[in-house]
Amino acid sequence: MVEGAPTLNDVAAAANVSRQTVSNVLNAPHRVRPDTTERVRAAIRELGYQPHRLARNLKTRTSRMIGYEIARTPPGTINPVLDRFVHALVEAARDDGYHVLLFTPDDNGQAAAYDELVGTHTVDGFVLSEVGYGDPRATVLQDRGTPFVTFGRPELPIDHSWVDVDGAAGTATAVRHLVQRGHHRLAFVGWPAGSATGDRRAEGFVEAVKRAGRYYDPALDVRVEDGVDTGARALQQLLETPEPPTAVVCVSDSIAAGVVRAARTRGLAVGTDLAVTGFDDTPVAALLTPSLTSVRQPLEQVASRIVSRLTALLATHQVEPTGELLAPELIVRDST
Amino acid sequence: MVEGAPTLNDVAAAANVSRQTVSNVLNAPHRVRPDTTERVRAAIRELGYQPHRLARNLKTRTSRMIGYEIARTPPGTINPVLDRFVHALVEAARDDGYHVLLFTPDDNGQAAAYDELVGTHTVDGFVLSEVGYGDPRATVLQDRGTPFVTFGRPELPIDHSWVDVDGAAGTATAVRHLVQRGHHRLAFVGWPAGSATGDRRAEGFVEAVKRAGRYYDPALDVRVEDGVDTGARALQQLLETPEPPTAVVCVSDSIAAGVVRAARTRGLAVGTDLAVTGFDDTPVAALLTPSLTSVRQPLEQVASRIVSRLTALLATHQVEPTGELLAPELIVRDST
DNA sequence: ACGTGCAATTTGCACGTTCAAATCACGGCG
DNA sequence: CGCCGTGATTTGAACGTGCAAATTGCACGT
Repeated sequence: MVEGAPTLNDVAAAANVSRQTVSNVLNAPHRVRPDTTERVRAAIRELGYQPHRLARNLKTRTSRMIGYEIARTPPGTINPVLDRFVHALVEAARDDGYHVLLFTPDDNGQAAAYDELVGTHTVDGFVLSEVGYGDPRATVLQDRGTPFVTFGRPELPIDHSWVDVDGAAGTATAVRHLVQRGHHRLAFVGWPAGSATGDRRAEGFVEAVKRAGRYYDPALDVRVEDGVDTGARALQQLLETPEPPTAVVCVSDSIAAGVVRAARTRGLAVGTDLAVTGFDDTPVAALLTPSLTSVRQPLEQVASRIVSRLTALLATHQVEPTGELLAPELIVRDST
Repeated sequence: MVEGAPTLNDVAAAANVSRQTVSNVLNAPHRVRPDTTERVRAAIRELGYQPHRLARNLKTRTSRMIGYEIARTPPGTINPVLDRFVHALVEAARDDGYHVLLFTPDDNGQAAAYDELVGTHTVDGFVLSEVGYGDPRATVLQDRGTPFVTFGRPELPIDHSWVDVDGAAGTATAVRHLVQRGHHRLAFVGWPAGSATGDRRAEGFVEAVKRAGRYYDPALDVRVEDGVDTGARALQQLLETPEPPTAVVCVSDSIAAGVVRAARTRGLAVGTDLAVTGFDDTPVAALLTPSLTSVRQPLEQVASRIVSRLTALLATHQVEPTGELLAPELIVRDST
């Protein structure tokens, strides 16, 4: 009996073969004769052998880890993706033989954290989420030649691999849904111009309204910072217009929650007097009263696509600098 | 110029010392003369050297990684800790020189995932959260001799290191707050008996009501599964009692959201006619109308304490099988 | 009988680091 | 003057694995 965990050598001795044969059974089974394979497998089972990940990775010069920066959610807002996306990411990574390593920037700055992780060979690549226009992280990683895939399209010219959800299609679906329900005057409450995600969602709204043959009234297009209170104030502003809207498409669930609150304060019945849609289908959407119709991003699919892109990138080191756009889905609830 | 990342040998050559001296500069500076230290440091800066984590870990037989299982949040409920706790965990771990590795159980079962991670030396230990009575994970890890610390006390006799938040104190604080506001008939909506967390929160309620000199009426103590709809039904039930309550303490924010919804459906003004408190201070609490008074767990502190316990455990391999209890805080909002 | 070719298996070495032990430099002291 | 001790530094080996090259076994054709 040996001390500690069994090693390749222990298995080799038990199966009466050489160390390398055991290695081949695990990594290149076609090179080994079936009967020896079986003998080795038995020894592995017998001893409960598990390969030493660090030793393997040291030799192959990969860590089979993917880094993901977990951002601090500002109080008063909801991180729309953290829970579902991270979970999906971990699952997708596992299926491809990778693990997910979480990190937060330390005092040395954000770029330093990325540099260190890849410099120490702690991770092979990164997944970036919530990438905005000209995200500094993307440019830094690009310069360093570090493999990464983003959730979100940062800017043109697009020169790296990305996966994104078609935000414009999301708001457009909401608009079509509301038009179908008979609404004529549709309002939009979005974020201030300048955020990639927000701008695209706004764009989708405007386009869809025009395409549906409804009049796009700039007075019904309000932009505020994310949050419940700002959403509430936005609705007040909308209701003061000469011809108030009967439906409000919101860029986020937080803002939608504010709109709903303000509507009820004014005595409007949300769902009948005023229709409201949110975005991201966060856990709150189902908890609000009335429950909130919201655009749901296919985060599981996003994660899965991102991981396959990243693993392909890591395997070939050949960047295919393209992206793909996935369609979101409207979850209809009581608020419309 | 050498190909690839600089190694210890490259630095040694540049500084005109041996490989081991460079290693000592990094790991045992007291052994090296100040002037050589400086020379080596300069070389390190010059070359941009970063130690190869895998090589180091292979030799020291540690991975400096902590495993954390990320659970799937059932739809319709909110994971109260995921966002804040995970973030806090990552930060606390980083400060102690550890990284956090996320994982989910695969098809081979939950225990297999833990076994594999530790068997392959991928992680040094685990942090378990949301541990219930006789949590199978805890017993398995205990048997295997794997270092771990739990968020939550699993059962008596307590034979491992744990950190928990005093749930009873949380509900008790809520009760005192409501009593102080002049309420006499307090109700509780909890989870069905059998969950460690739920039972303790219930206990805190009962104790505090009695201690405040109020009558504890079992008819006002309702137990339902977590969720908005179940919460709503619970309030209906409470309002049908001969003497309905004027305040409801809820075991979770989801249930509180349901109670609030049902109250408003009945035409009760939450905050004046009926006071409601939630638990966990999830993001929803602030978004609900009215905003929800809720018990907030000091997750940052919990994470920090857990990590110091785990790192101590990893360093000494000497278990001090005790735990510590942290006090939650009541965040008062409009619902009371 | 003897090389030839091919598949199966083994041996040597390296990945980059740390630990343990050995060596070196140098000043104090009998 | 030579010996010893101490602090600083170097050397050799090892952690467990995978790659590349070397070796063995074996059927086959001449």
